[in-house]
Amino acid sequence: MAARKAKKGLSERQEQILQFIREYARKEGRPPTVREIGSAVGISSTSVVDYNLNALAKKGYLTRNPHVSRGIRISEMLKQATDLITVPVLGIIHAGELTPPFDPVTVDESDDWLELTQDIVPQSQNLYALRVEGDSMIDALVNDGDIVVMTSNENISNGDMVAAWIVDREETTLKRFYLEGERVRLQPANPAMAPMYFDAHNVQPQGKVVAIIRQLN
Amino acid sequence: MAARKAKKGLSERQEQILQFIREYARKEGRPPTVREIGSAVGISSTSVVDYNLNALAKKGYLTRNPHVSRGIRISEMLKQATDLITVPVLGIIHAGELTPPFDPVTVDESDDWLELTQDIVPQSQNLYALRVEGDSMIDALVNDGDIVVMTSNENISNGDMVAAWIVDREETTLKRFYLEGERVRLQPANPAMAPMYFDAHNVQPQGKVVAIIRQLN
DNA sequence: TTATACCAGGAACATGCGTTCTAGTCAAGT
DNA sequence: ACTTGACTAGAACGCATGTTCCTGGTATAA
Repeated sequence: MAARKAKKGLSERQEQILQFIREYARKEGRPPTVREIGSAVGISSTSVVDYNLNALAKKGYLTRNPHVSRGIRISEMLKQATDLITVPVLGIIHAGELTPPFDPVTVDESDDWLELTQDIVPQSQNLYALRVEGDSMIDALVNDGDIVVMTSNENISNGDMVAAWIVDREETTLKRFYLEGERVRLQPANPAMAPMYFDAHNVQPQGKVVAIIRQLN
Repeated sequence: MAARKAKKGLSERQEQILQFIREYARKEGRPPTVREIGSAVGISSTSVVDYNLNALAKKGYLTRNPHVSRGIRISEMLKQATDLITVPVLGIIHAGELTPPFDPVTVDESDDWLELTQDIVPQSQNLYALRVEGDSMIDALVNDGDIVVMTSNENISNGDMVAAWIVDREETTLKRFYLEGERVRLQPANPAMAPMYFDAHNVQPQGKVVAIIRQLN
């Protein structure tokens, strides 16, 4: 067993304890008890575990919640707890169809959910996702099978990437949106492609795109 | 207070309990106790909470771990527990340069990390990410600023999207990879574009692309 | 009515579990 | 040699916590 490189002032035992808490919490969905830690790392006495937990707490590796069972919390996980964002996948986005509406009331019933982190989407409210079907959005650098994450009620400003319904063409398109007086300029993401111009009330923005995710395989 | 619409066979109370457990677990990093649940939803008796918890367990909304403090686990969270994946961002990917090497030893020192979920990347080992710089990968439907998540040591098979170094051109490209006898076919993601053929030892796959993430704004 | 689920409350029990107390070992510093 | 600090051990204390028992209410069906 290769000795684990000791991190900043952690004894072998403390290293083990920390590692065990991490694994246990991940696997069981709850922190371990003092005694569970003890038997896992081979300490018969709860006071020794207690001692080491306090040491770890003082060094900032975890937080203890006094007089609370399983009141241990690993510092790294503090962030993670607020990090996860669950987004409903409301349907597909397709050139020939309107995007499904975002309705906060019915969203709960969605049976398709996606978990994202704040590293991917900045906010967490009023998000929903759509799966791209077909090759029709390649000029937006969006492929068949991609997932677009959208936000609904945000007011759209110039330069935002939006999903827009072009009324007279009866099609949905993903473009950057610029309102220029009476007309709207829709700019493809691909810089090699020319912008398109429409009458302002011919363009109905359906939502603002905040992220696009493509999974290979 | 609008009465919450009861889901499949859940009483008002059970709905409340479920909701409370969810919130508590997310905020505190551990499941609540029976008594904490009781006082949160206004039940003075632990047996009533116990009764409802068992009812919820029977309906599959949660799992109980007998004789274990805070031994409640919401079914939806079973997945979440193993869900978070932290990926190092090792540098940029640029047509004119080799991609940074993936070295498991030095990766720990990376100061740029990305947290993803298993909904985005299937596995969790040997992953790293690169930021795309420049417009040179538009034929792979990859834009300036995108993030590509790659896996290193996986053996590459035909049809995989890879980052490949073309030796005589001295450039990196993202394409689907097909080894066809002595030559390699590199197929752009954009179906409108023609494949390219190279001598097999003129193509050095640097890694397999598992996901592409684009953040707008 | 009776029977049967389902739901609720109060109290008590046994164990779980964090904490504390006492005591010991070992290495480094003076 | 003496002290000091870091670490370990065993045992005991007392509240926390899951569980169980007993009781009673309400609705539905026979």
